[in-house]
Amino acid sequence: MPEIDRTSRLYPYEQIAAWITHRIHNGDLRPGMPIPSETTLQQEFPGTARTTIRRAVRHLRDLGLVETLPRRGTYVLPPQDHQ
Amino acid sequence: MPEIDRTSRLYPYEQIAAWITHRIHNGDLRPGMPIPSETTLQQEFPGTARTTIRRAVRHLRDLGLVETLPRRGTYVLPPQDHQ
DNA sequence: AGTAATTTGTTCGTATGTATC
DNA sequence: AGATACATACGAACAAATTAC
Repeated sequence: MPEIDRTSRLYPYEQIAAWITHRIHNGDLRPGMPIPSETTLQQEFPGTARTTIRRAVRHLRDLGLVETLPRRGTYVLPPQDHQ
Repeated sequence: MPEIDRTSRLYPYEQIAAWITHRIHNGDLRPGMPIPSETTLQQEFPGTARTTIRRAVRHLRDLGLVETLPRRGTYVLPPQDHQ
């Protein structure tokens, strides 16, 4: 449900990251596939700034869920068994 | 007159809140418009801390005069007829 | 080959949230 | 009450590489 809950204690970037994570675990976004572009995500979450979208993607990157190829896109990584 | 009266029995935050309230009732600040930012207010009332400004704004919020959109700004609400 | 569209990179300015001293 | 620091958020502008046609 792409809609930011402004009353949540979760930051918008956290909500966006959670949404993408959900789609990955869902199988909607599979390893090797690109996630939606920043512009697209911004449209999916009206009222958000691109800087916030980028913050969310950075978070996913930090979690090791995705990989960003400069100026090409951000792609879903294979599941990592982190012991 | 943005100048804190240190001899007044009114707390600085009350004086600041009163000043903003005055500007709202004045029509200087109208519904839907953002009130001056915390930084601006801090400059308008030299010698005050941001925490004090925030306390004043919180007071206005409690009174139902303004609404704060987290990390976006504080806006004047339409007049409320409180019976 | 060449141009336009797309996508990420970078930076600036302004605003509030939270914490510490 | 004041001072300082850092984080998140929105908006905007521009740069650079890639892709599409």
